[in-house]
Amino acid sequence: MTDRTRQRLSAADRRAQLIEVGRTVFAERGFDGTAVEEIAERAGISKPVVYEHFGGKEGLYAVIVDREMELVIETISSAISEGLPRERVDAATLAFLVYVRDHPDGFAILSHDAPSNSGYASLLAEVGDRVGKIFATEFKRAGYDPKAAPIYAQALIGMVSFVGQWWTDDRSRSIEDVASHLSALCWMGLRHLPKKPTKLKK
Amino acid sequence: MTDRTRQRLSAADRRAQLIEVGRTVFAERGFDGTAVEEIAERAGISKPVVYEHFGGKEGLYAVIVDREMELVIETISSAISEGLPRERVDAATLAFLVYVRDHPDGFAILSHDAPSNSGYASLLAEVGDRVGKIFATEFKRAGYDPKAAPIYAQALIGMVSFVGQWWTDDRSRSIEDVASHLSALCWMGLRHLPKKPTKLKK
DNA sequence: TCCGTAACCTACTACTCCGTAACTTACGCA
DNA sequence: TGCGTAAGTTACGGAGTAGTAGGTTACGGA
Repeated sequence: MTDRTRQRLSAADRRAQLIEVGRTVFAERGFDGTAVEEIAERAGISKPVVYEHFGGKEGLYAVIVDREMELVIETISSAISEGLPRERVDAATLAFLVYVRDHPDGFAILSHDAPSNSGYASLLAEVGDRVGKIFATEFKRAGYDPKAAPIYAQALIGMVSFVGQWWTDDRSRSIEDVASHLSALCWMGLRHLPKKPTKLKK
Repeated sequence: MTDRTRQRLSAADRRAQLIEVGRTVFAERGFDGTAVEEIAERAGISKPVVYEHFGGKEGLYAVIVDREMELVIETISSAISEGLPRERVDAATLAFLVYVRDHPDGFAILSHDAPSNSGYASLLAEVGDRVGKIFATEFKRAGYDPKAAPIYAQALIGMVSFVGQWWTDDRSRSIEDVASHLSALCWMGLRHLPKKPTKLKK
């Protein structure tokens, strides 16, 4: 993997490569199941190099998680930042599923269990937390109880991420199809579920 | 734990005790993080006894998971088995949250990652699978595309379980309160969200 | 062309933990 | 009361792996 006659890389390049390789391996095996040795091997180097750059297994993991978290939050935030409410729901749902499709490794890491000392049971719970804060502002403006915002944020993140995981293992349906069903459920609820959800534009 | 002067137990009693102790430890530490030794220690016996009864770590885990899975499926199934559609949604939501409250260890096990060889990324995905089959039948009867049923089943399970996990760490709101918000979201959608969801009758 | 340093390696320590072999103890039945 | 067997124990093999000590190589500037 990126092994052209055991080329020496600059510190910055090696660091970037290790982050990428690490993301792949952590996604495949989870934190506990990953051996630092394997990351090193796949990067075409030996173990101490990893320790040189990141201090240890958790150091590398932390960097990877942090980057991925920012990416997701940014993706969701920008999707719900403008438009009519219904459009925001559509956009956010589709954006999240697109993230799942285009960054399967990062999504796997966020979905899987975090190492026990990290404070959060699931990394996605923190995403829900951050989205909850955004919701609270909107709720206040719309006259709803902002205290209830976290419930809805967690609910929607849980819904979309769970379906995303399911879709990862069974891609028989198109991403737009899944997204339109999901946002129909979010917006109209089971009560007014359309027989055939309207296709989303884009 | 259940250690009254190192009492000898019958095979059946010891087995039952180990299942209970194992559930606690697996919930606390996850599958990988759990040492068979610790289960034995907490049960007041030595390691080989566990191997005697369950063949190994995975054997015990399998029994625990299987029992918990059946319990959840049964809980959900019976909650959605009768009543008006809206009532079914209410009942299922509340029932699931009550399960989360009353069986925190079992819920933790179902939520956490399964050992990689188990075929399912998350045990809850299998719950979603089973609920999806039930939904498909209902969908067909109501004139909806039964192919879409899995999406909705995964979505609802994901939503409720994710909120359940969140609620486990922050119990400042009553279970009925959370349930009523959730089922309002499921049923009416964000579009017709009531300012104050109606309290569910017990 | 020579050398300082950044990049990298080999080889190890120290530990955890699954699973098993071989042995011991106590309960209850004839 | 003595003994057969179920219940339980100690002690170890062996695999895997985080992290480190100390040495080696090659790139690039003077």
